[in-house]
Amino acid sequence: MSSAESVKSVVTDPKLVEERRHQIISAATKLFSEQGYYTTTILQIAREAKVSTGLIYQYFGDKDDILFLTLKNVLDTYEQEIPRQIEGLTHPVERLCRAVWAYCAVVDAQREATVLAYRSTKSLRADRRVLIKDGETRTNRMIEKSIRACTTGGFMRPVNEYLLGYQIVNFAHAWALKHWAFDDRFSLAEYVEEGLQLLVEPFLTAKGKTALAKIAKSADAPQQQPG
Amino acid sequence: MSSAESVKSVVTDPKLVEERRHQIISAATKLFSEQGYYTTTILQIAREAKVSTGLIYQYFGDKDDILFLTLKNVLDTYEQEIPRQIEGLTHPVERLCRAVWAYCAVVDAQREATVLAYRSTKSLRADRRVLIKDGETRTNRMIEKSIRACTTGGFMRPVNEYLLGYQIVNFAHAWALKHWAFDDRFSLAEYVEEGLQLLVEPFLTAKGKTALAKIAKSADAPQQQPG
Amino acid sequence: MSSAESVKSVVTDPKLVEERRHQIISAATKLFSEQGYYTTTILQIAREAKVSTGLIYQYFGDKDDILFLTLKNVLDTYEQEIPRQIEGLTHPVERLCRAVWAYCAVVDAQREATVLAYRSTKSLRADRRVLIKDGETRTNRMIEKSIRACTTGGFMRPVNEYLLGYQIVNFAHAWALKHWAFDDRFSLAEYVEEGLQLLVEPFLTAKGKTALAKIAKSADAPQQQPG
Amino acid sequence: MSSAESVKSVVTDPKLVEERRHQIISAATKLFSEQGYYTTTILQIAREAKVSTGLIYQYFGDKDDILFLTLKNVLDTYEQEIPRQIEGLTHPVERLCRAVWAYCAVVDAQREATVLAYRSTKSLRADRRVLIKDGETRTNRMIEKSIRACTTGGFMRPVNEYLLGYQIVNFAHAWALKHWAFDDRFSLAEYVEEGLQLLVEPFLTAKGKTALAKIAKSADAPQQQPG
DNA sequence: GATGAATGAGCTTTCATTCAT
DNA sequence: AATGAATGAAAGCTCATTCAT
Repeated sequence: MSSAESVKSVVTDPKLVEERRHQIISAATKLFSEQGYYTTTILQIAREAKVSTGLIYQYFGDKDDILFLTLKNVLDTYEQEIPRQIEGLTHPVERLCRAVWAYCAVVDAQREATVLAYRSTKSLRADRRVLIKDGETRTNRMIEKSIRACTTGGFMRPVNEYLLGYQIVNFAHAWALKHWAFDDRFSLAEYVEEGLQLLVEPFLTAKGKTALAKIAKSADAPQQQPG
Repeated sequence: MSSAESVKSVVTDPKLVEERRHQIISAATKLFSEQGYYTTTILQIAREAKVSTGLIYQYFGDKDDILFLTLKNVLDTYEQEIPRQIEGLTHPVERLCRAVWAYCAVVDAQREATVLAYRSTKSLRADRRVLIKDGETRTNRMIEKSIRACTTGGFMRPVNEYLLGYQIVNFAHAWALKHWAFDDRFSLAEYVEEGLQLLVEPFLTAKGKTALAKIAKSADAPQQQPG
Repeated sequence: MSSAESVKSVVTDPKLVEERRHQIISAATKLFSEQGYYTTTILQIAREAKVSTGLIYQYFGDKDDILFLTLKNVLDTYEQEIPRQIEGLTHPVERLCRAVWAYCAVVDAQREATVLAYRSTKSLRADRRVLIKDGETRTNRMIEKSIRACTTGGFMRPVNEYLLGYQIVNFAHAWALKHWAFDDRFSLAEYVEEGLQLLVEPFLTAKGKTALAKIAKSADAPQQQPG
Repeated sequence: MSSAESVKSVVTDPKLVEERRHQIISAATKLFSEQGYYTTTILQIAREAKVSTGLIYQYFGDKDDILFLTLKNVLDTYEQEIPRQIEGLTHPVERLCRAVWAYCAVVDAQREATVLAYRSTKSLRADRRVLIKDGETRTNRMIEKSIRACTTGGFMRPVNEYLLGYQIVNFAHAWALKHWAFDDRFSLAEYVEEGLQLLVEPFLTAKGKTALAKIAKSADAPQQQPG
């Protein structure tokens, strides 16, 4: 989103740059996810995106740039989708639960890409790595804030919000990272449900539990994100 | 250990094979951890291990073999060290807490290698990947069993042992994976302590809590593993 | 000039062809001189000339064409400027000295381009190379003729006019080629003066020396060419 | 010779390095001379040297390294061969004439390579270019010193030794650079003879001329260098 | 058993040239 | 006439692997 400009393009028309980059990044995301960064060649990306190799270098400076924007794209989805899902909700407990739901759903929607982010962030140039980590940190802060709203509101007993936030994030990521183990044990809905039992419910106060019960009755699953 | 034989060596003397492989894997672990699998060359490994490139091919079939035994080595350490640390302990709660401790300590001792395992398991040939995942599964079972011992013993209320086990494992791994974020917030001891607060304590029954209190008073940190 | 037609243009209007080619060749001369032929890209030339890459191919068939007209342009300057400078002068010794002056001055005015001609003539297609060498030969004949006029007039003792001509030309070229060595030893005027001492004066007869002395008294430096 | 060590080699055995580099540089000299630096590919050099492309990179860091050692080799021949030819001679005039002879003979023996040096020195990295120019400067000093010995000994009238030295060097180089023009007019011997008439004889004193006459009677041409 | 020189397939990247607009 | 996005052949270089010593 913001730092896509750090990648130089020979082509100037922003509309075209947007379109072509999207096309190339889609191909790259698929191939990087399947085969990894180093085993994917530029030629493969070009073929998958149905363009020439030369064209790729009109929109990206080098292979590192492609990885960067690919990962950026994944993380940006987190950063946009989760707020979008809790937007409009007012009750802190509902917001937290929905955030967990949203996070897991986004991970589910781009499971392979999430694994890619874990595997390949270190392959980035150091300065880029920092930008990716910043994105991750911001998403974490979001979850952390949702937790704090619960404790502040008296719906949750005092906890280490920072660390609980991380545990929730890890829980969501695990849906992608350990999918080989989870796939035949849980549906996504079951997974989230069980997760809330482990990571939210135990910390709720009586007041919090009442709230939770009420929420559970009304709306269940959140909207799936389109992409 | 067990499946080291799946890697063919032209040298027959088992003693020598053991020794040379150890030498080479140490070098590989260091370099793979620092730079990643694909960016590390056989020549670099040879230099680091102070042997010739040719020698490496006397003890490993190809580069994939080196990665495999490197990762195997990391996971074997988990599988050996954690049981070693809870060996002799009898109380289920103590065994669980100590297992968490042990896991985090082992991760701490080979932080870079743990990150490596996350990054590079997918770079392995499919058949090898399965073996690595088996190792992980066994370690998970161990934690799971420790939890079940607590619930069975009435020290813990019923929980999804499988998933809580995974959360604990993820928590330990996170010490390596998110060390860039945790390093200036927690010491290892604080991290483990907070982790127990989030992942064990909330599920303890009154009886379990009493047990925990007693344990805390006596021994604190477990033995560090040597290497 | 004459053989510019050997370069095909898709644009027909001769006025426009002349103008555009001039624009492009100016840019090419600068870049080729600075960086060499092969390291200069069409895109760089286009940017420097403030046109598109496509436009270049409307006025030149290929990159070789650009180099050809660039070099042709440099040599044409020699062929035009030197006659212009001795035009109107009648005394053979004066004409010769002024020709030396003129040659060195032209080289000085396009020092980088002269070096380019030395470096890059061989990069031309064989048929073009011949045309360039023809231009050089004609310029040499000019100097040679000036010398012969001196010997015929009894101002110079018999010499190998052909070879002395070449020495004079080389002397002029050296001002460009060895500028890194000469720059902090001679001004252009000093260089020419010393050159005349080595390459003209020794061959003058008594009559020739008298003439030279007279010339030296009157006009000193010749007119600088404009460009 | 001296600065060959500035080129890094993966292979350590100095004997082998010497041999292989010789083999590769011979091939490169031929191809660079014929086709120029940029149009010669590593694959062509490898084929010509009957080695693999990979091997070349065991003995040279990059293509620039090959050019550097190729040019260095040419200039080193100048620096070694000329002193070798005047070694043992005592009379200043004889030494100078023989030096001119030697220079022209060396140029003749590696005519194409001399042209290459003119064309391609600028293609070198800046730091390397300096080293090449240093070599040229040293050779020039040698000629200059030979001239000075003549003036000091009263065999030559005072001249600008520096510039005359350069003229002599240019004269020798011209045998390569303008060979297309000279080839059907002069043999090497005639060329040198005429050169001495233009660049040495005119500056000799009466005493110098006597000396020259005596020399001319005895030995004529110098020994050809073997290579 | 150990060495390290040699190989060559395969990668990323560049850039002259074309052509639809 | 002019543009500049698109092409793809070709280049330099790397590195896993082999094998003669």
